[in-house]
Amino acid sequence: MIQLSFTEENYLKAIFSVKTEKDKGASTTAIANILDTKASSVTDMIKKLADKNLVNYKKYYGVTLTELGKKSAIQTIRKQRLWEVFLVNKLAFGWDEVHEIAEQLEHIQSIELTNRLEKFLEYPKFDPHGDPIPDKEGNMAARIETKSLSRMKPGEKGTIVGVKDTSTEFLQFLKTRNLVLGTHIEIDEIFEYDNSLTIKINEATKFVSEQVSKNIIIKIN
Amino acid sequence: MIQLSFTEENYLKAIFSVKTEKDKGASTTAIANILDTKASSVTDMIKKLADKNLVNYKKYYGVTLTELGKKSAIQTIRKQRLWEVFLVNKLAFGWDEVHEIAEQLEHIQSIELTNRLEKFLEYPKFDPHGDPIPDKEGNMAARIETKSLSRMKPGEKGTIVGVKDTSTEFLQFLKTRNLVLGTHIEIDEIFEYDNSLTIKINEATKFVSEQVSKNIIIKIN
DNA sequence: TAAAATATTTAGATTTGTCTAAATATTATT
DNA sequence: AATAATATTTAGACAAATCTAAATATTTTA
Repeated sequence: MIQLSFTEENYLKAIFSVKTEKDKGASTTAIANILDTKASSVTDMIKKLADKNLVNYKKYYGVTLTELGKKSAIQTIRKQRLWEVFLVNKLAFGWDEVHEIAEQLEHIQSIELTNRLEKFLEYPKFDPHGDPIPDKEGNMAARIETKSLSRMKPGEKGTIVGVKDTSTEFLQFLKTRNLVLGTHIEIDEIFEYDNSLTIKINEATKFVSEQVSKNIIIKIN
Repeated sequence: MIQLSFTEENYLKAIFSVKTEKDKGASTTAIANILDTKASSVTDMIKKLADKNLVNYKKYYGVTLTELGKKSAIQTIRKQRLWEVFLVNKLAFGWDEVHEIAEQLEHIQSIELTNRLEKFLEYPKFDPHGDPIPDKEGNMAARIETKSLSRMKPGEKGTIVGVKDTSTEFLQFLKTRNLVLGTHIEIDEIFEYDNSLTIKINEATKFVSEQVSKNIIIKIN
């Protein structure tokens, strides 16, 4: 594998994560938003990545990853998620606190380190946010059989395994409401008026707005 | 504490590690050698560090760390050594393999991370090379009572606890000769002609040249 | 489909950290 | 103490990654 800079790795990861309608490339603005930079800077960098055969770029029509670029992006994601597991399981950070630190750790260059870390953590399949961890070869386990909390029906039971919004604000909000990873829940009642709902956790009943329930991912039991 | 760049942190660490005769500043060439760069580049960077109050700089007469610069250097060293313990004790790397990786990990910015790592490792006092690990406040335990192997007398006993030359080549050489950290030894014979010596490890006798014995640190039993 | 709105790219500048080559200062030598 | 050898600094240039402002292309809207 080629040596990439910190910045190049971040660009590839960002392009990978931009969801586009099929066959459309990621737009420079979308990438700029993720990386908190300007579209003009993105254009510059994309040209460099195209020269290195990491992306396919057609002026004005967005950018897609080549096989090589995809491999690299997935390796970065693998490192990020393994470090998140380490931070939460071994150093007892909250799942809402690890993002920033993992974003730095994911750029440490040593495949050996990544593989040993994976072994030390006993080959975890999912990170603390419920996202799957790619293996050495880049194969990502299918995401756990899940639906968003907002799509469940009264009486259904499940476990919180992830979130869609990974902002610190949202994760911290969930923590204060005790809606943490691994919590077992049962849908109690749905209020059609605003799509809010109540859920049962152990014996307690909690109220959840639609905005929140849309962003919580549940594994069905 | 101020936000320093990767490079700035490395300069401070390098200046800290340059041993000078008392009251002399570190020379630009000495720093350039450590960082594998040119003296002219060092001059440039030193000016920036001086502007930020991290070093005292007098043209042509070398550079010393200010209190602030020293604090920062020690924090970097703390991180480096804690990560080395992690790599060796938890991920089962050899003590000769960890330098390069720790040099990257030491620049991860999060005091919380460092403190939790220290706790996870159960507050180690020394790293795998025998160097002391500074605590949160920067207090570095006195180095273990040691001498270099080359200064010992026949009959004296001790344990290998560190090295002076930390190059990968040297560390790997030691490993092939089974002179690893924690090995108990006893001085057998000294050959005055070239200052080489033989040592006993368990029942076996090993020959060691002066160049090697000078770079091995022994804790006296 | 032409005008307006939006998105993208280009041109030129900036910052960080580096380099080479030349100029200058310090230290060593005789 | 003058000269030679060595160390240090300056000047000017370069690469990476970014930015602003202007130019150009695409998409939307009427």
